[in-house]
Amino acid sequence: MDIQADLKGAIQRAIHALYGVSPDEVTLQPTKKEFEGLYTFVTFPLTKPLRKSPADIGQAIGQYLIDHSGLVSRFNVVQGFLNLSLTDAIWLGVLEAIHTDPSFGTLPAKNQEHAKPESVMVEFSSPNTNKPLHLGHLRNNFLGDSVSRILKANGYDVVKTCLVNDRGIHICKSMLAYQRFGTDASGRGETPESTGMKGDHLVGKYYVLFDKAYKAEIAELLAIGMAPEDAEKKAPLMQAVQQMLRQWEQGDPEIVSLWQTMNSWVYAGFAETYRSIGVSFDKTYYESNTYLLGKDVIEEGLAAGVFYRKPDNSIWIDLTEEGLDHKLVLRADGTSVYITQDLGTTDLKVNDFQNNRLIWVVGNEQDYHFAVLFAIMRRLGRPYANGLYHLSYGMVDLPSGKMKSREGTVVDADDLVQEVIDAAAQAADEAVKGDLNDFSAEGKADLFRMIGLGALKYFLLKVDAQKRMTFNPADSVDVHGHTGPYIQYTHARIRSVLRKAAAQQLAFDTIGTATTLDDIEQQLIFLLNTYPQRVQEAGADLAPSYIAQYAYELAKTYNQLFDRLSILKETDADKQQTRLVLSKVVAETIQQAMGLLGVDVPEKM
RNA sequence: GGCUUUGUAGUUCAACGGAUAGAAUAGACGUUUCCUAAACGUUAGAUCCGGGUUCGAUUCCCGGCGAAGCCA
Repeated sequence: MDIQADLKGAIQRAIHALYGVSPDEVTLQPTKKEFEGLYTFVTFPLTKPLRKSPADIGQAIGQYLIDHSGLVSRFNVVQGFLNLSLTDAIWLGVLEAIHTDPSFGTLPAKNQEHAKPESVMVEFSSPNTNKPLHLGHLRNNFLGDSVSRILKANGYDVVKTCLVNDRGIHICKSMLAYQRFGTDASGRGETPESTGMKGDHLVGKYYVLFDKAYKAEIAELLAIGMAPEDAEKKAPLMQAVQQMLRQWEQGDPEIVSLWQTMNSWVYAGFAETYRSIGVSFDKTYYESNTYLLGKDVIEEGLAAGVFYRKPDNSIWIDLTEEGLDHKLVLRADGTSVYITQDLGTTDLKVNDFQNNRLIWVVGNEQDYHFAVLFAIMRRLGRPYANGLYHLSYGMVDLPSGKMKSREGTVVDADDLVQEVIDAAAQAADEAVKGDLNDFSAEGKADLFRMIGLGALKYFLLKVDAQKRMTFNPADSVDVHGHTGPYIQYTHARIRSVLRKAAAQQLAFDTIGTATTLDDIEQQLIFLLNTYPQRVQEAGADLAPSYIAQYAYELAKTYNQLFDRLSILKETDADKQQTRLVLSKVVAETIQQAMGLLGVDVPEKM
């Protein structure tokens, strides 16, 4: 049952009955807290056509709804705002409907009849195999993972993919540094086993070593008076690493073998990180397999007149009509640029999975790149061209400013995860009544992991993805206020009540029949009722932050109820039964909403 | 230089064109014979500047100023 739609219909009928006109659409908004009522209908827009004052219109509609709709119990009018309260019977009906609907919050599968696309690919993470994941990757991973879950709840088939950047000059840098500094004369070198380091961290160490040594070389060249630009190019290490890249491309067995070895270390490290943050992929693509793709697309575009050739033989596209620029798509020497690969890779992905919608979760520094990519796909007439979407997100700053890998101000993902878990354990220690005595050591570890990760994920997801955000480590491990642990705690509290109710043989399979509802209970049911809508909006806008905000609102409202009304000590059996059902539904909805963020909720904490 | 994004309490974030701009945190003050106080309540505090569009603008448009990114 859809209360909001029913109410809209009733308002429409009221306006028709009273004034003989039928507005195309009436919109309802939630009533502001300071006023009584749960739904507000704004009458300002009607004043002009009806030539009546907004307050009069509100008064008339309100009265009509009371007399005829059977939905409205009370109303009040403030200027052009008609605030409506619905009857307890309606809310009890809503609660009953939610309670008995096993698929509440999950929308039916998108099928062929739907105009909307039904199958989505979400590509995210995009790690480089020369260094471990960092804070920026975490925002990316959590966004991608959450958006996938939200789309699934919206009834889409979702394929999660990851394109690994496993080749190129930067990969060679760590390889070269390893050859130089990490191996002895016989070629025997450090390994994750010999050092006890995680593979990605070990490789990352050499990437940093390269940069150091390279900087030193440049400094020497500058000292003998070379121009900075020349120095960067002429430094022996740069020469060597470029030579190595050529060898890799020619398939030099020694280089390829080193590349495979080091990458395998990195993948083992990544696997561990992904497992620890609860992120997985259905399919992983490797750039080493795809970087040569796309040249056939260039040929196709040339033949179709989409691209043009310059005198120097380079190939371009004119996108000035789209408000973009002239863009190079193939170099004069016939080698690819970044966009060339992406053209080919996009075709490949569609060919593999037949998705009619593709989403890339990539930082907003690539906004231009994707605008160009999509424009080209449209020009080429790809049938899926209108289903391409760049989920662009802002950089994560530290309170001290921008993260810079060269200056060592990056926040390592593994370190951070460990830190938030430790902080969760610390917070549990400090909690006044947290009774964790019946937890095993292993159970505690699980719990702290759940809470720490919950804090981190929630912290990164509650902010609008589009926006640049500041990551304050101290805030991120906070368990008070607008945080993941606050919501987790609320869930654990409710579960505790339900356990005790069950232990006392209290029945809460059905709601009490002759119940009157407190305001706060009405509010809670109202909130619960909006959950499917929230999921839908979050799916349409690809915005996990909507879900995060919702979960907080729900938890906060429940905590208020919890503080104001008793449950286990309630003497009216009907009321108690209703409150227990309400509690159960709230717990389940919190669990679902947090699940969409990839956050687990504990039964106890 | 061109294009894009962004500017809200001390701080971190909210607000389909709607009411007295909401939260959280930090500050001040309270609430536990009672279901988990990791909770709840009270209090103080903000829309970068200037125009425009209209019943109404944090939101939309134009012009500045500040921050960031991309393209040469």
